[in-house]
Order: sequence, then structure tokens, then C-alpha cells
Amino acid sequence: MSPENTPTGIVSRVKSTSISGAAAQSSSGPLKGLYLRKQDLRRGIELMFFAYRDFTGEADEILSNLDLGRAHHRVIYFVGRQPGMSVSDLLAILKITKQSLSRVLSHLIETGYIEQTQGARDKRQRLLSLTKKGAALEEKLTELQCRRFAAAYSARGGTAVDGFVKVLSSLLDDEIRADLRQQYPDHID
Amino acid sequence: MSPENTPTGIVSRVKSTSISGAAAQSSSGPLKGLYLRKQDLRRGIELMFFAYRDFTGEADEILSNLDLGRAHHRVIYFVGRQPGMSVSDLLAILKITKQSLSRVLSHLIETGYIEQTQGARDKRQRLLSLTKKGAALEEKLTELQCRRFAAAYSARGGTAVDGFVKVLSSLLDDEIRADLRQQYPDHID
DNA sequence: ATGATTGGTCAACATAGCTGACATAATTGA
DNA sequence: TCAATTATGTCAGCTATGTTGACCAATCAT
Repeated sequence: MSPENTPTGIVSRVKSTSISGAAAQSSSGPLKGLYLRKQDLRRGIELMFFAYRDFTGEADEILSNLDLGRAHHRVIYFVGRQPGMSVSDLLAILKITKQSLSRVLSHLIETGYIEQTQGARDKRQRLLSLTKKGAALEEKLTELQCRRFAAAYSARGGTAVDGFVKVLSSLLDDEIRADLRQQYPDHID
Repeated sequence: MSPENTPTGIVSRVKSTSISGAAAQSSSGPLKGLYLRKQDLRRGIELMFFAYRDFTGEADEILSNLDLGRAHHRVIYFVGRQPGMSVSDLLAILKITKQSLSRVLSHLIETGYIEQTQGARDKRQRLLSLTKKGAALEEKLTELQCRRFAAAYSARGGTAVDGFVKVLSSLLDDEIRADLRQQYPDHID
């Protein structure tokens, strides 16, 4: 990497010139629209990209040592969150195909992270839950990610957390936002 | 999906019981730590997952119609942001291997989205920029994502945007955060 | 001249998504 | 009761995107 092209770090400066002094703007509640400059929106895009990558990075490492991937993590996470959920439930959350889920899920069952019991009301259903081994892994991974969030939340304070949650939930597709709204007793919107 | 398991929507309720009435808590600036309950942290995790997916979803669709994927999008996006960047620069941003990038980049050059010129200062470098065709696609995709952000930002207002940016940047790995800090003239931290 | 850097290339592989077709068992409804 | 629907699994095959390791060529810096 040449110093000419990246004078200051990995991510070099954007080409666009900008109105300077945005500090006042971003904290200006009444002055609407000033955080809607192209540059601010692009920053949002990039923050999402980098933050998502970093946020999953630590967990990915642990998983790869166990010969598991991010797809396994998602399954373990959501089954851990809601034990006894059906395969259909999981498919609806993950929005992947039956076959994609099946591959991952079968592997997790074979390796003893997840167990299934026949549904009582509907015997076709296979209700999923974590084994002790699965719960231990889920705990470890969630703990890791929660720690990152806890650090960010406490560094920034309740008002910032509130804004974070509000904006993220507004980024969601309507359908998902509606689901999450009733998912959490605490209102998001 | 049985109504028994998912009474209200795709994403069903979390198992954990919670202290109710968190509305007051999440908007309580002075009451520190009350947004650090396990449940709040898990909501952050889930918001990241769902928001990232939805945020990339629209663009993914357009891309797939052009026989391109998300990896191509990233390249087009970052080259568009900083025309004349080198391959090394791009590798450092994307944090993928040379081979992974090479495959995608070669394809974009062959199909006329990206062009390269020899570096003037360092003739080994191949400086990347978008062609007209590439710029048009970049514009289209970025416009789409910016529109989503603009809607979220204006729905929530400047204070929320400020919190969103603060929390997201605190979620970043230190190295990346430092880079982004100088990337944007407007301070993030 | 020599060693470091920039970049490309090849082979081979893994993960995680996709489609489409088909099978089985259980439930539900007319 | 019987047909349709649902929940789930499975098979074959494909694609996209990441990985490693080895190696090569051009260029730059000392």
C-alpha cells in the first residue's frame, strides 16, 4: 500500500468534499435534514459493513476452531433464545432454504449441540433445543457478543443506545420490524 | 408453522422474563446501566443481524439480475468512493485474500465495470476506477441504500442518528475505528 | 545488485447459500 | 373417511465467496 494513496490509514479519505463543522449539525435536534447529506448516509452504509464484520469476527474465530461456521452460530443462537421452536420457525427467522438449514441442523444434531423432540400437539414437528454442550457454546458466543455491546452501550450512554435501536429498527423491512416490535416487551418504536 | 409456537409473528417471544416498563429506562439518560440487561444486549445482536440482512437485501436483488454478488458490490462501492485506489488499498479495506479479490475484480474488469491504469508514481500499482457503466451501477445501488438510511434517519431525527453512529463506531475493532475516525472529517467519536 | 513490495496466477478446497424434485408422516377440513 | 395441506427430510447438482500455499514477474528502494 503506497503512502501516497492512503496517507493516514487503511481506509483513506473519501473523495467528496464536505461542508465542515458537522459536529454542530449531528447534535442539532431541531435542524432537520442536515444529517442527510450523501456523506452522512455513506458513513452509515460503511459503519454497517465494518461493524457487522467486527461484531461477528470474534465469534467466527471460536466457531472455526470447532469446525463450525456462522450458519451454525445462527441456529444455536436462535434455538437458545427460544427452546422448543420448530424447524419452520427457524426457517422463517433465518430466511434460508430448507436444504441449507437441514445441512447445518443435521450436523449440529450429529455433533450433539442440538436435540429434537417430537411435538406433542403436532407430531410432525421436531422441536429443537440445545443440549448441555450446545447451551455452553451458545452462552460462550453470546457472552462474547454481549460484552462488545455492553462496552459500546456503556461508553455511549442511554440516549445513544436509544438512538441506535431506533435507527436500526427503522432500517428493517416492515415485516421484520413488526415481528421484533412484539418480540420485545420493551417497545422499539 | 404452528400457532402454538409462534402466536404473534415470524419471530416469537423470547423465553426470558424481563423487568417490564423499560420504556422509561431506555430514555433515561442519567440512569446508567439499565440498558445493559442481557435482554437489551441480545436485542442489539438481533437488530444487527436483521438490519444487515435487510439493508443488503435490495441491492442483492439488483445484483443477482446482473449476475453479480455482494462481493462485487463491495468492490464497486469502495472503488467508487475512492477512485484511483490500488489493489492493496482494497485488500486492506475488504480484509479478504488476494485470490478472493482477484476473482471478483477480474470479472468486473472483463465485464466493463472497472478499469485500471498503471500507477504514475509506482508503476507496479494498478489504480482502480469505475467505468461509466460501473459508476452507473454504483450510483444505482448506493442510491438505494442511501434511501433506506435517509428514511431511517429522518424518521428518527438527529439525536437518534448521533446515537446510532456513536454506538456503531464503538462496536468496531479499534483499528477500524481509528481509520474511520480520520476517514470522515466530521468526527465520529 | 539485491531484497522488498505490488500484483497476478494456478490448483485445490470449504462453507453456505440456491433450485427442483420427491418421499413420508401427520394434520385438517369437507 | 378421504383428499388436501403441512412439516420435515432427502437427493443431486449448482453457484458464490471465502480459504491456503506456491510461484512468478515487474518494479522500487537501498
